[in-house]
Amino acid sequence: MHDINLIRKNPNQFVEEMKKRFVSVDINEILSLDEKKRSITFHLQELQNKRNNFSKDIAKLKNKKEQVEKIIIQVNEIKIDIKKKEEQLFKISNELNLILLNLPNYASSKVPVGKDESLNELVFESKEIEKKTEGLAHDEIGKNLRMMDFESAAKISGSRFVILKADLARLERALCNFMLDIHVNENGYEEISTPHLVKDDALLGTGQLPKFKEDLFSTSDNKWLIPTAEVTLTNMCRDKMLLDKELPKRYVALTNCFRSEAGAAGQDTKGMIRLHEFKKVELVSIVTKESSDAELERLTKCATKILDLLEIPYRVSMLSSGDMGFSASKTYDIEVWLPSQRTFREISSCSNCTDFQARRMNAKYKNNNNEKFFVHTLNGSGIAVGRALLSILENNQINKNSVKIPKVLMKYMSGLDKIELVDEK
RNA sequence: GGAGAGGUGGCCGAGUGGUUGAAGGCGCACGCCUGGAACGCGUGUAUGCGAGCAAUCGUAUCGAGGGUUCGAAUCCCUCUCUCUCCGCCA
Repeated sequence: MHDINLIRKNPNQFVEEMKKRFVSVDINEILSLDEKKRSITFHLQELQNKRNNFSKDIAKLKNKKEQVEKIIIQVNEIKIDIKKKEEQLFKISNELNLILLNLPNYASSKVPVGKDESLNELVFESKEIEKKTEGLAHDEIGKNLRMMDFESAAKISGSRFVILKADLARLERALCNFMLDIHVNENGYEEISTPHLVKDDALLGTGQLPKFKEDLFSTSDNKWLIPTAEVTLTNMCRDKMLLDKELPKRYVALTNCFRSEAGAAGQDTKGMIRLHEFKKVELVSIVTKESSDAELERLTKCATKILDLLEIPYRVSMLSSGDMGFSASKTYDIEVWLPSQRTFREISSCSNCTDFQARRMNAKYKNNNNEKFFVHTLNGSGIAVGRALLSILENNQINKNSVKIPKVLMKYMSGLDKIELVDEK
């Protein structure tokens, strides 16, 4: 949500900023709605002031036992006007809000301006681990191991679901525990267990609503399934006044995430890259406005540390202004190497949302001088569990029927060092 | 699901129709006191919006939305959340 005062002060700059996000705005409509809104507000307040003064007069006159009927007739006329103005104000405010709620955050000045991923900027690529250029796809490996069952999942739940079995199910659990342990013990995050169903307001706060409701699943009683724990974690500070010394707040949660993938028909239909439901470990930081730049670097390092420890090749790139998510001002994507596709695929996205979500959520902090500011919010996957699992399968394949378990996960797998096909029956 | 009780400022908590935006307390900030601190004393301390260069003024906000009234934190209705008891249940 943008500050209308800033837009009014410098409308041309606002248009330029939105252009960087490849969004066109009818600035004249915004300014005219704002103008109308303020004018109506002014007149409404004048009328309210009159009414209040009359009411006070009535109280005084009644104390003196004097007649009040004439004044009451006057006030009743004012009340009709007030009602009219209130209705106008309500309508105009809604119109303006709807426009503002649908405009994305400003891109940071450090972000390359570009329409899509072609202008993303590579900022880091890991070199220690060799990138294999051949190998089976993860779903082939999973099927060979007889531990990944898309057919049953499709029968039970439909397309874009998976069932993991035996050591693969266990590997998923190991990854979850490993990541949570690192973030809690080494990276200073507080572990949170959150609901998976949320109300409209929560999604409005983080920016998924009102614009992206087709990407979400909803329930029969007007709730939504979270597409990421960012929603619940960030909304924990909604409508709060925090003290600057309480910040930063750093939260980590493991949740299932639910996405309709409405715009992705036909993409990644094979395997477990793009599912309707997947597990993800999410990192969220609530910080002061001065520290959000540094926090994004920190948060991204917390995420890449997981890949370093798992010994999976990856790269980090800064997204261009057109490729970033709605609420983000600056985003680093982390991508892992997939030998079967001979390409990097996204496994984490770390974003600084500056005060964009905080304005929507009314999340503030104050300092010793009693000055109030909106908090800055950041989020990033630390990391997507399903995609981590499939990248282990592809990068650690020993032969068509066995996969090496990363050293750091062995203690979470009772010391097991590989997963292999066991011939039963 | 049934019965009852509640939701007031950063927090706790008074307040059932007219200078109540809201007593009191805690917390916090500043000052005095002190060698320094604690204690004590004093002062200040909600947010949004609008007008104004500003001091300031106006307006709205006591869970949310409607209603009654000249006037609502206070009365009525709906919704929502919390708590207690009962039922059900992982």
